[in-house]
Amino acid sequence: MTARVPRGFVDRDAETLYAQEAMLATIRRVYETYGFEPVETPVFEYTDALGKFLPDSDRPNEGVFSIEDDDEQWMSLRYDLTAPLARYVAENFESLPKPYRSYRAGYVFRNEKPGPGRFRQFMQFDADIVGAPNVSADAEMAMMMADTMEALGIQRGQYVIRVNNRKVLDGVLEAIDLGGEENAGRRLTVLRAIDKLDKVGAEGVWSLLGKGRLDESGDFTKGAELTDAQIERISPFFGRAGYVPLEQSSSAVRPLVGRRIDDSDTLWVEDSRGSIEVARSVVGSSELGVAGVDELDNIYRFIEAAGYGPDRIAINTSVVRGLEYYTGPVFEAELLFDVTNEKGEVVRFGSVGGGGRYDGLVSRFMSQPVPATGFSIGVSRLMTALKNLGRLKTEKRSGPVVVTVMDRDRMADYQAMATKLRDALNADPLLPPVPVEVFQGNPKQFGKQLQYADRRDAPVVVIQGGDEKAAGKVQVKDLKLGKEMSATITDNAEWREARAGQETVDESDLVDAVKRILARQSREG
RNA sequence: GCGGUUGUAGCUCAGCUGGUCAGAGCGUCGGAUUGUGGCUCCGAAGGUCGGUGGUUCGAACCCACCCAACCGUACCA
Repeated sequence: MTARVPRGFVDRDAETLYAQEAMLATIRRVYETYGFEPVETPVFEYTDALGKFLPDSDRPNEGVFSIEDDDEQWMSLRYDLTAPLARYVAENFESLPKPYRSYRAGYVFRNEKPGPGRFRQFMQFDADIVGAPNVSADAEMAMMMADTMEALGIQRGQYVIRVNNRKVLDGVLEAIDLGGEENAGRRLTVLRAIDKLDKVGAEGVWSLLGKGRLDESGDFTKGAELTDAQIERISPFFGRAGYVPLEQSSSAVRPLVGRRIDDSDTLWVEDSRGSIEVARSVVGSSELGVAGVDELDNIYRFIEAAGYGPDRIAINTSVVRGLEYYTGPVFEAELLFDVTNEKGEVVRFGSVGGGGRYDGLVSRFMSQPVPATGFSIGVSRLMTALKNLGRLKTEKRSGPVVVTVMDRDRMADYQAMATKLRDALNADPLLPPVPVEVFQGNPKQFGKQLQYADRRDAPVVVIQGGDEKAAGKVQVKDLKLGKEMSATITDNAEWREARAGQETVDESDLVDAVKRILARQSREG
């Protein structure tokens, strides 16, 4: 039997967890400055609460992990944090303040094929406002998302929050005779095609909207079968309509970073105003579309007034989002930098979070309409990106002070020393912990104990054998200093003789001696 | 689901036209060193060559099927 982690799942080591903890704290801090409070819901929900958003309710295991309870009810692991929040709000509607601002972080699960940077268990960090019908709430979400990116160390220009509106898309689709329930499937195909813009380019999207597309591997993807005229009508959504060449940018005062969006060498920047104008002309007389454009216009005014320019938040009509339940504004956080990973491959991270307005989700459980908007950050994915960007705050943790064991029958003494050190070194609960431990392996070979301490990156070891005990002394050994000294010693006998970094002190001076060494090391960094 | 690539020791990999081809480095463990880390040196353990059939005097190598992983693509609420 081989030990192996299930496909699509990962083990996370100490370093990763420390880094994740730091990230979560940073995000939490931003959310709380906006007035959001935490809430936690379980990882399981009744499958019907995740409900009609399953692709096929006859196959409850498709896409989600599901089990049948002994009362024959199906339960599923949540696949996002939005549907569970909707259930929670509906269940506690009377007692919650409205609008209800809440945030929560947690693992979500998807039963699908894993890929590079894609797992079947991953963490999301969501924030939502329930009971706020106006798009000013959506604008606030976008601004908070931008703030979060920067709090995490992603500089302006390295990310953008793109905002669109489902009503605009739906309005245009209505205008080209794709409205109504009977065309829901085709509308979804169209949305997904546009969603692939960054992957397949404008040409590819055109193919996907028409007959279909043959990719490099020879696989054929069936298209939406739109006529050329229909495609022509919606083409502004996946062209360069949302962009303006860098040199023509009106916001020259801002440090905008231009990007290539097609085969030419032209660098383009986000153009919110242009996007809105194009959207207005494309939706024509569609009532829904016009309403959507007006909403985008309002959002634009809010973010501009608050000082969030197109280098942070941009209106861009190519943002779609795959989720079906969005009813209004949708947003997406995209990282704009390429990075080279451990394998030397250039990786484009793209989207690290997204969200939007889902006015129908809570009201599924209620007799009254409940507007809601929110967004989600893909923590695991973002962490990988930050790591490659070199922005991951890896908190340096001290290794343990190791009390070594010379005489097996004096374990009690060693434990007492460790306790004394532990208490003395950790008196201030606000400082990071200084671990102290007694060596718990086989103490027979003393060399192994030091080797262990070395591998744990121990700053100091404490040594007290029979000789020291008789004299009322104890040895403290600075491993870091010893390591530096080892560089100039090549002979092992000499190295052992040198007792590098070691000093003998009175038993009563033990705590102070260890403190001195730790202080010296932290000074020298 | 579709297409491609790859499966040899814990890890990374070498292994020629099918004929000493069961190998290296790293890691692990032991020793040189029973009270001192690093360096160095010596030694050991560890593999049904992904699996099952087949071709052959002979298969890690050729063929078929299966399995798995990886890459791309599709799906991704």
